[in-house]
Amino acid sequence: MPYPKGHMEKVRGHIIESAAKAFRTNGIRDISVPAIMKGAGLTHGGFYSHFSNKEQLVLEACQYAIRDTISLLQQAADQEVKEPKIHAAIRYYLSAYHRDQTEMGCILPALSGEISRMSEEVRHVFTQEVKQMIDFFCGLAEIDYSKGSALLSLLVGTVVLARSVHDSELSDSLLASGKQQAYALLAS
Amino acid sequence: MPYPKGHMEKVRGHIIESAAKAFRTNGIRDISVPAIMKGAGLTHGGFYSHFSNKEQLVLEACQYAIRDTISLLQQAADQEVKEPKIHAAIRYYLSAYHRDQTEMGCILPALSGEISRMSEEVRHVFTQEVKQMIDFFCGLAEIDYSKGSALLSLLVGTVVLARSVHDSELSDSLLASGKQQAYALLAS
DNA sequence: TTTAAAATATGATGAACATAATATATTATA
DNA sequence: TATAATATATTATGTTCATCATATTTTAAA
Repeated sequence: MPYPKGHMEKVRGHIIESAAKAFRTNGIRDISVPAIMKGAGLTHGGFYSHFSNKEQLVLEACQYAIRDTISLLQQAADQEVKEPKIHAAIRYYLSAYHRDQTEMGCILPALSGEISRMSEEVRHVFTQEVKQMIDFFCGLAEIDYSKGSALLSLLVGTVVLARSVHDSELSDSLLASGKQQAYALLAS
Repeated sequence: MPYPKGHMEKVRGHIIESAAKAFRTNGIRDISVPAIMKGAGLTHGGFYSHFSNKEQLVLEACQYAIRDTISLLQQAADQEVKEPKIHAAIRYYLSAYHRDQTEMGCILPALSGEISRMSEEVRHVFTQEVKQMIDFFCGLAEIDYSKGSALLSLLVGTVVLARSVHDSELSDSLLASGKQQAYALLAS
């Protein structure tokens, strides 16, 4: 039958990738379905044969992006040989690179604010993702849930503020202070 | 002449108050100028005799809201008699009340994400406000700038995450863990 | 090479919005 | 009380958007 089988799955994946980038770069409300489809090399009309609405795309894009982030953090950790692996993950999360490459970064600093105001369903999925991140840090650092949560809060807050200020010196110093305190948290 | 003098100033203030609430509750993009004007008891047409555009209102509303937040934190600190004053400020910032009453709360957790994507001018004003907050915490806790920044990052990140999850137990525990680590940061 | 299922593109609809232009209402003073 | 300056309300404009209905293209198999 028509079109190579699995074709639509592939295109669906491209739409999700395009959306995951676009949402992180522009926020959810500030990027249109047509723009996301264009980013996937398509026109907007076909969108609703892939997704029931924009909200469903938000759900899937968030899930995709979190998996990606955790995998990047794991990779950073795996490459570390001298220091504790958690230090490498923290260094990555609080790097100028991660601050500046919002489109490929963690969704928590990028989208939490907007997610707070979305439907229960979206917030439920998002909750699972926050838990995954806490679990990841707890496992990597061998710390309890309470410390893992506080570490995540510190990392997210640091990136949120570092991205929002228009003063590169202050922004860099926020990252540096965050890192120092994250290390201190682990040592305590 | 017409209208009591100072009348327009008063109305202007009402618009700013309405906007400061509405932006924190709904985000900037998700609240319309007509809705803000309605919140001030006016219709939308007159808006542009008070402000040049929506962005200017954002600027003024943010400045208003930050002043308000710092004053509330100062009040909380002033009322503390037993523990260090900074503890009272942290308790307030990480209270369930502050998490739940977004409309009257600090703009940093509520608007940082969106501000990151706004004009240089808005981000410049926002930067000053971040600095004010850091200075406030440094002064109150008698800590250096680096610790003050990390404390602010921790507080902001904690509230951001606590607001975004749809799981009251997790949300409460995020606040509790954040508080514990904030205290630890001060003691270190 | 034809065909029909599957996928994508085109075009339409109705709502919401920021902003601007114009009209009306308000009130301190003369 | 009439007036003119000043505030506010009403209406209009052009744009963008989510979503939907319909048309067209693609290609595996007959």
